[in-house]
Amino acid sequence: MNAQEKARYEVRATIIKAMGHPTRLFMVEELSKGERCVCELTDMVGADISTVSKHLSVLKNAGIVQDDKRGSQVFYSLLVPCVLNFFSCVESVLESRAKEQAQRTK
Amino acid sequence: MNAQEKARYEVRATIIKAMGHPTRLFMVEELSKGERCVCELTDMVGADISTVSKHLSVLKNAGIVQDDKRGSQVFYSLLVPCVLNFFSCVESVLESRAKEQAQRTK
DNA sequence: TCCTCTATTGGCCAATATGCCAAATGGCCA
DNA sequence: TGGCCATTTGGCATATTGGCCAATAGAGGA
Repeated sequence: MNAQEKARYEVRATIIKAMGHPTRLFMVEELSKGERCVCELTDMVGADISTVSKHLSVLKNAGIVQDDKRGSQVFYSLLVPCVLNFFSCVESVLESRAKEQAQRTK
Repeated sequence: MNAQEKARYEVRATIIKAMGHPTRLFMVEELSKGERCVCELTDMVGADISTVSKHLSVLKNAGIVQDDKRGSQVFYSLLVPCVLNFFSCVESVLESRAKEQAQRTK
């Protein structure tokens, strides 16, 4: 891997890494149902609002969500819905693991 | 999010996180072409073999790849090919970003 | 058996990531 | 303007990751 290739993989890894956190995963799933303001997500997540805000900025910097300031509230929405495909693939991985487990128990 | 839900998202995040590193992303792409031994991947990546081995164990623990010891070598192969879909989605995100950039430059 | 080759594991340090609190920012209304 | 509300940003402590070297383990040949 030369420097150029490495940079290529780094950019891509950053986007995937943005999805690789439980809270952010939850928020993306929630945003798939429609836009939500920071306060709504904060209530659902149950963490400090500053923590939620930072998670959202990670997703925003990755280019996965966008924000829309309306009045004193900020609404976030999903920009690239294909990230939802991650969920089904993750389920496949879990199924595959379960089968492996079953095999070993036999 | 209660404790059970949180655990659910944590398991899933771990799988995605395993994909969220440039070296591991590269290796998964390489493994999509067929099995590779640790030494081959080490040559391609250009890092210490212990580093590569640890990255592979992250992917293995996530359930994304499997290993097969044959003689003195260990061959890794992709267990759940749907992770390759991540790549196309990442490209979508990058395209979406590029459009956004173009908009702003207008 | 001894040596070599491949790979994994342990140890250590530097760099990142997380999460909270506190402070700052921006909007809105009295 | 003053104050409140929603959000972001800064700062800090702690936890996790990533990478190298050294040590260890296992296979196979001399």
